[in-house]
Amino acid sequence: MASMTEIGTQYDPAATESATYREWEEAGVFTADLRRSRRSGGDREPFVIVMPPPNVTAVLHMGHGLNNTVQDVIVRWRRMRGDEALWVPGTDHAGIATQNVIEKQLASEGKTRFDIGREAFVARTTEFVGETGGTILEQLRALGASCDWNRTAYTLSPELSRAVREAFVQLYERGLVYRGHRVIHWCSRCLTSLSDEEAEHAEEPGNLYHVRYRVIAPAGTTGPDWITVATTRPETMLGDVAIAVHPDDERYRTVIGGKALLPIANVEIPIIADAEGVDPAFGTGALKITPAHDANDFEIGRRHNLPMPVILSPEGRMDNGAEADHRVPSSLLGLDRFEAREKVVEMLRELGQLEKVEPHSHAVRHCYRCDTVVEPRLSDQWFVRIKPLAEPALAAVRERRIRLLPERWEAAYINWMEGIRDWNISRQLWWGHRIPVWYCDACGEVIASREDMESCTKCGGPVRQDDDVLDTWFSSWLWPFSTLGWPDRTSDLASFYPTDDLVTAPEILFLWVSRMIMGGFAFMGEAPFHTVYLHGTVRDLEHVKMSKSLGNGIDPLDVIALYGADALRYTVISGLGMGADLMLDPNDLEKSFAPGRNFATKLWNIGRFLLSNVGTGTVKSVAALDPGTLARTDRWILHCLNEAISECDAALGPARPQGGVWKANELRAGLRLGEYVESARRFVWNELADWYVEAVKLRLAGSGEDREVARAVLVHVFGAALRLLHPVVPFITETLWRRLPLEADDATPGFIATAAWPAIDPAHGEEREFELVREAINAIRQLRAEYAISPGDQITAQLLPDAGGATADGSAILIEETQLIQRLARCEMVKMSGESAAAEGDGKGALILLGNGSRLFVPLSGVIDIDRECAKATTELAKLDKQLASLTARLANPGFTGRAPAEVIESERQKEQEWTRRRGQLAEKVRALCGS
RNA sequence: GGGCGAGUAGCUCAGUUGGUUAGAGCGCCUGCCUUACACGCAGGAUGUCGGGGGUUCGAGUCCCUCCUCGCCCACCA
Repeated sequence: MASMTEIGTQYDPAATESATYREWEEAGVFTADLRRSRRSGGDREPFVIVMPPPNVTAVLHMGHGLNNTVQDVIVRWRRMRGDEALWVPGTDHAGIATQNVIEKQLASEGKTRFDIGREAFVARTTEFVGETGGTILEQLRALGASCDWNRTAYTLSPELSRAVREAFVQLYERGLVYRGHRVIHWCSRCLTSLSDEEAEHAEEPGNLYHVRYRVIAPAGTTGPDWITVATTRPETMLGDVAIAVHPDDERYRTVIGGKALLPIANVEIPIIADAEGVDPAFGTGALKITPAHDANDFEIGRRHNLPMPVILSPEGRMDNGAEADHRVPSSLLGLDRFEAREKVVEMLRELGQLEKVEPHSHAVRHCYRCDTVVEPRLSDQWFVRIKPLAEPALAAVRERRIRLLPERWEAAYINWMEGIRDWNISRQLWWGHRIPVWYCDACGEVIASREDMESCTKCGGPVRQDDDVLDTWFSSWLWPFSTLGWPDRTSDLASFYPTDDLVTAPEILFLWVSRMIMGGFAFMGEAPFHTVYLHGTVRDLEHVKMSKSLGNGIDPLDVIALYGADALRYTVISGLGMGADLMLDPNDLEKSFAPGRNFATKLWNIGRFLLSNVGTGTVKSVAALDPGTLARTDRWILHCLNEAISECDAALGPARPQGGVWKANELRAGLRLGEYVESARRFVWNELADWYVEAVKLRLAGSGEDREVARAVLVHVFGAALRLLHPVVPFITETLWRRLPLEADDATPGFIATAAWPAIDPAHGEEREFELVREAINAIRQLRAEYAISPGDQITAQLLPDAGGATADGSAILIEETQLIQRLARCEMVKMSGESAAAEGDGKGALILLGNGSRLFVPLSGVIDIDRECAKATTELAKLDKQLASLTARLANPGFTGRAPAEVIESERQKEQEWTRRRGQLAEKVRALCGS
């Protein structure tokens, strides 16, 4: 126990945070004990979050800061609520991203990955990851993340690699994974295929080129000599194998069945009719068919059994690939596709076959890792047959076993799930889980295997493993259970699966979250979590997403060094609307993070006050105090605490659905972290510090029983406040907690991180009388400021006797609170007895109506502008009159009373009563001020 | 092209089922170094609640429409 003299005048986060974190870690505060989980016979509900694994090469940025702060707040809250809380940390090997990092290194050495070969490349990457990987996990500690580091996972670890193989082979055995030959998205920079979700759309200006093809009419028919097609990618025409028109299109009826001459390549191609793939209203109504380089054309090509020449190399250069023969002339061979586009257009123009070029804005897909324009390309890939997996995932959201917050994402999820297409999971990369399939060249056997294969199981011949690796998301979709030991039926898996909340950004809803839900059902038969919380994106003041490459980023470690982790966390959480983006100013850290630091300082100073005035001696427990000894301010702050707890609980919401299905009234409740923090902040600052601490000063300076009561209440209330705030500002609350004097019957200090969440004490009900005092003081402060009464001048305020007041004996308040009021407002309140009536005295002063109907009179002869007060009150009264009149009219209208539901009418009547009462008060005020 | 969200004080945002004088933080103005706190205290100013129309006694809130931004989805070449 530190003595009060040891607490510095200034809170220094840099000096305490890392030490505090070490203590937590060493004490095992974050380590979940599976034996305590109810699922394995323990007495606690498990509460589990798996961290969205950052890329193993990542360094902490504000996006991580936001994501992990949100998770930590939730986990710390549940830990204090008595759950067996587990937050599983880890990293993702991040196939393409990490491979790109190493390839860049190689490029700076003038090499490519092919120069050093696969084995050396993988070895080098492994080494790099081993040395620098996981930096981010270390950085998360600075943020205060209360992860169970004993369970740190890595998608490419031996354990998780086993899970990946198991998943692949299981799906293979169930007929849900297959080898497909079709057009996929190809990144010519990364040299790999991509899934639909990895090829991102971007609207871009481009051109629509109208190209004329000479028609070779069927024998004995007449018709147009030319047929014009429109294309945005003219270079692909070299891969054309047909021209398709709609069968009902009158313009082209006669040429169907004929042929056209493909310019440049000089190949004859058929003119075919296809109702499904051709929209007669677009362009010219004639569509060039390039099956190897367009997904739609591929389908048409397949329907019509057309050849599929490949005319682009993997690098995106013009090339005579499979089936291409000599279509690409030597003048174009090897040209980049965009150069080739220019060149082809030029050639067509020279041939006189470029009819026109018109600007055309269209969506172009880009590689999500390197932003290169992706090319549709015919190739052999592994696919997951996804529809059967999507069904339970769709049902789970529809049936409210899984909720998405904010709600609007549910529609997007359902929409995506309904239109889902097979998932391309093979990547032509080297960094990742190699596909566990072996081929026997001798007998053609294909074997998917959990174990490495040496020879063919059928013919005993040599086998070779598939060269490709799996999509990085094929390992991360297993994350909620692979991190818990699956496929082994471990105790961790039994105790902690399914998990609870999944916290991430909407960008990876389809790439990751949706697939995890499918994976959960596919391999565990159960949803992986019941809540998906999608927070916003961190942006700068121009609403541009923060990123290192744009130079508008904020380094969380800088913020932590300057303001402390608590300040960072407070800032991130306090402004956080559900699903809203977080705007921060990278050029003005002070503006963004000072409020968090200031709040920490406020807490610190309350602590300093408490320690120097309460002392470190044990205090009585509030529960053990005789209720009769509590002062009005004590009762008031204890009630405020109840309110604060209730508001925090309501904002944080239910932790889990009862019975596995979200009830309608709880479906959208909770996880409003911004509201939770605001409630706690208001309590500490505006109620505890601004009023209670002020009120308690003189009592603490005194002696005797009342001092003991004040000590007990202050310690109790501040301790509860620290606990309420701990999830957001864990470091400073822990630091203050351990210095707090103990309450008598709570002799087990321990960490605040594992202290019990405050509970409402119904013994402390509403305290209206102190509210009255606050109102009176506020009114006097306003007068003082408004009339520029100097602090030295005393104001005499008089509470008028008032039969209608809710306080039976108004004078009692004044006697008790006089000193407080003197401190706060520097005025004197004089008890008025019934016989005196100052308002009717010289009549010069302010009459203030208090909430309970009492009246406060402040004589201010010669100072107060009675006319102005009178005008204000009169206006107010007129407005209320008008409103009251319309309400009364409404209640008298049979058209309303006859139709409206009974409870509506009842509430309107109550409103009328309330307003009538208020009108009476106002009228009295007007009489007093205006003198009529 | 389809869908969704947002537009409230200079900035970032709250505003529950329509109803007293539309709120908070930061910023701004005024006065205070009141022995927990100037990273503070007290007080204050600032809003045609995106535009227009409608329902209603009454609309920031409900309906229609338009405008502006943002996001998601999409095989019109």
